[in-house]
Amino acid sequence: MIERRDVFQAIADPTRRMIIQKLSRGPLNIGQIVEDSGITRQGIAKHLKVLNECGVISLTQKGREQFCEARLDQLDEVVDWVNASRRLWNQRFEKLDKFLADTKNNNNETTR
Amino acid sequence: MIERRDVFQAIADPTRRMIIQKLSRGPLNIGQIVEDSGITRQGIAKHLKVLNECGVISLTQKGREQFCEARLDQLDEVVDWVNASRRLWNQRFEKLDKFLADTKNNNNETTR
DNA sequence: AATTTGCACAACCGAATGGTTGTGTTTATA
DNA sequence: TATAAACACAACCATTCGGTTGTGCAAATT
Repeated sequence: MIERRDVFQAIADPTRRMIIQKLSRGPLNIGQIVEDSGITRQGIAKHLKVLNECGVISLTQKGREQFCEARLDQLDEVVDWVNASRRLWNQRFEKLDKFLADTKNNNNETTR
Repeated sequence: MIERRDVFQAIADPTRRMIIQKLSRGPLNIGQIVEDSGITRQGIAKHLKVLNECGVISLTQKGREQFCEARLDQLDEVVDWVNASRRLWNQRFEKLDKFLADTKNNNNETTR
């Protein structure tokens, strides 16, 4: 239960995914994100805090307002994890194929 | 808040990611998953329920035991979403590049 | 100077989460 | 047959989550 708040958690919430989608089209200030979101400014601010804490967005003060910018390269962690899992997954089938091939032409220990 | 329990949520929890990792090496029964997990059988069963409900794993009865198998193609949804977001994100820079290029050699409206 | 706007901070709330314990039932195994 | 293992189902618990309301302050706007 220790040290929550990772990228996986960040994109788990649909509202946060919506925010990321909006920001992937370009930087916005909070007001623009709140627009049509159906959520309070404070609610959005909370989500931005989460996203900021795990590096998916960056917040920069600009006069009175605060600009939010996406840092989508942080999502690599997610893609990497999925790909790593799938690599293992596919190896299973390759092994199975190899096994089937080996049993087919019985005693064939060459690499093929 | 309606209809939770999607793939994003499924992989948000570290314990569930651990389960997926284990299963990506091959099907296991619950007992094997519980091993060294530090979590109760019932706890694991709950996680498996979640994973099953969003199609990341499949549960099949085999005699008294229950075998769990990963269905990692379901994770496409996650990768697709990330890629789609990043595509938009990159378009921003392409547009910026184009803008800079266009302003450089002033009135050049050809597609390049 | 008065008002509005944007934000930070905190309290609060209901619902969901992650996990446990407990009870009962079926299915193997000694 | 007695016992143990695997499961289902439910109750329970503390914590977290997503979101709102409220208060106060600093910065623009009028």
